[in-house]
Amino acid sequence: MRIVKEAEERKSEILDAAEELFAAKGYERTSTGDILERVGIARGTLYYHFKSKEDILDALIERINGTLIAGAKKVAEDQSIPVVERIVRTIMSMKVDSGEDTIGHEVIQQVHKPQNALMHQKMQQSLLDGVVPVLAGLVEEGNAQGVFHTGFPLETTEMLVLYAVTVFDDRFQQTPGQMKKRVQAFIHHTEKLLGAKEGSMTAPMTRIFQQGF
Amino acid sequence: MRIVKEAEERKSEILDAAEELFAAKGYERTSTGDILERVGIARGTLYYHFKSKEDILDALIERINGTLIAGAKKVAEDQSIPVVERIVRTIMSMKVDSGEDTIGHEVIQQVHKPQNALMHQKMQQSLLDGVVPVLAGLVEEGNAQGVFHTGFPLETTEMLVLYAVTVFDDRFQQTPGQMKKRVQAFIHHTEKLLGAKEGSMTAPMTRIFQQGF
DNA sequence: TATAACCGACAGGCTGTCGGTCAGGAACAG
DNA sequence: CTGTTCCTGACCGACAGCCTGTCGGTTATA
Repeated sequence: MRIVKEAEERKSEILDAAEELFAAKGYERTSTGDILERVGIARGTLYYHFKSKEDILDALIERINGTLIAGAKKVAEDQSIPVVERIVRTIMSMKVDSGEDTIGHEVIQQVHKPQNALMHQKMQQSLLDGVVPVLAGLVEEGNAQGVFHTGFPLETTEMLVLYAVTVFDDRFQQTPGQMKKRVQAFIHHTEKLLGAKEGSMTAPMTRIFQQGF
Repeated sequence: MRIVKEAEERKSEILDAAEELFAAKGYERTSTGDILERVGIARGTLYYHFKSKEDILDALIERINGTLIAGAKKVAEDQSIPVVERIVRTIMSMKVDSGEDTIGHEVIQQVHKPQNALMHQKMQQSLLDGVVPVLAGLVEEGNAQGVFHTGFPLETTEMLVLYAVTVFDDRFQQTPGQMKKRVQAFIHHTEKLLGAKEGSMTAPMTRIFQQGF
């Protein structure tokens, strides 16, 4: 039997199914057939709404990251909170790895696995594009307040975020010892690059890492 | 007609073909059929020597990066040259992007293109694993000589190399203005993180970037 | 003559296309 | 207000065409 729905609703259903499947099996191992079956639609319908499998991935990433970044922005702009604390909260708001009912939780878990290179790459790029400007804005505020002293707020943030998302990543397998040293080094480097007082970032950043990066 | 060769020779032929094809069309768009045709062998032969398409990719990356890293190591260990200069030369020795007849030249060009997520990921990881320890060794030498002052040679190097290979990458499209600012920031950050004298890295690093990263 | 290297047909899976179908609202007549 | 017609956005599923990896059988050569 044939069920007709509004385009946006169907699209959303398809994305829901894709999200679950990509989360469970990864992007490459999920076939469009799997998605069809789960949504309960025919091949043609899928390709009526999306032009390719990769198009589904793009839409899904946008849906997930859009929500994520929007939340981060909201946290970041609450000027009643001190800058450093706001940076911590902004980053925490995106800590999808640990929270349970966070948006896209399973997908981002899956992203770390060896397969899914494409998914990983796209999510990382999109996240970087979204997050770096927000955090860089906070760094500039810190500059203005005299908490930080960096001539390159954007580039500094870029460097720190890139390092963090790459190295503190499940794929980067490392012993707890290496991990601890990297965290230590990272905090030290953050202070150096931001021009923050030595030791001033230890406590806040430790909070971030405790929740598991 | 049937031509029999030694396993190593055939393997090498297959890798040659794969290298050319991956360079021209990328990994994902190259089919095993393309490789068969170019080498002039049958399907079964290919799978006699390699267990999967991805296995070919892995072998190819190892062949390319192995040569690259070996060369870099050689440059790095020539103790008659000052440390900073040796760092420059080591990096230059791997500047595959600009040289013409360098090993794996086209492949690495191709790697930057939007497709080929898997290839990009694997090459980057393998390069990082190979290069970082070598450069970190040089940083330690610099530390010992009092040119640098960093408590985390490995982690610092890791951060700098990771940033460089990611941001100064064709895929990261940016205007010449942004690029220039990023280079400027990068040099400044390098000095800060390595604990080098301010301005001391400008000239050497400019040489590196001039040859086009 | 043993076996390493080779062959090619074939199974099974996948993505994307395309001509055709159908539901349900708009428009219009009665 | 009700019945009818028509239009079109949403939907269907068979199918073409590609792909990877397997396997039983074949041949060169040491």
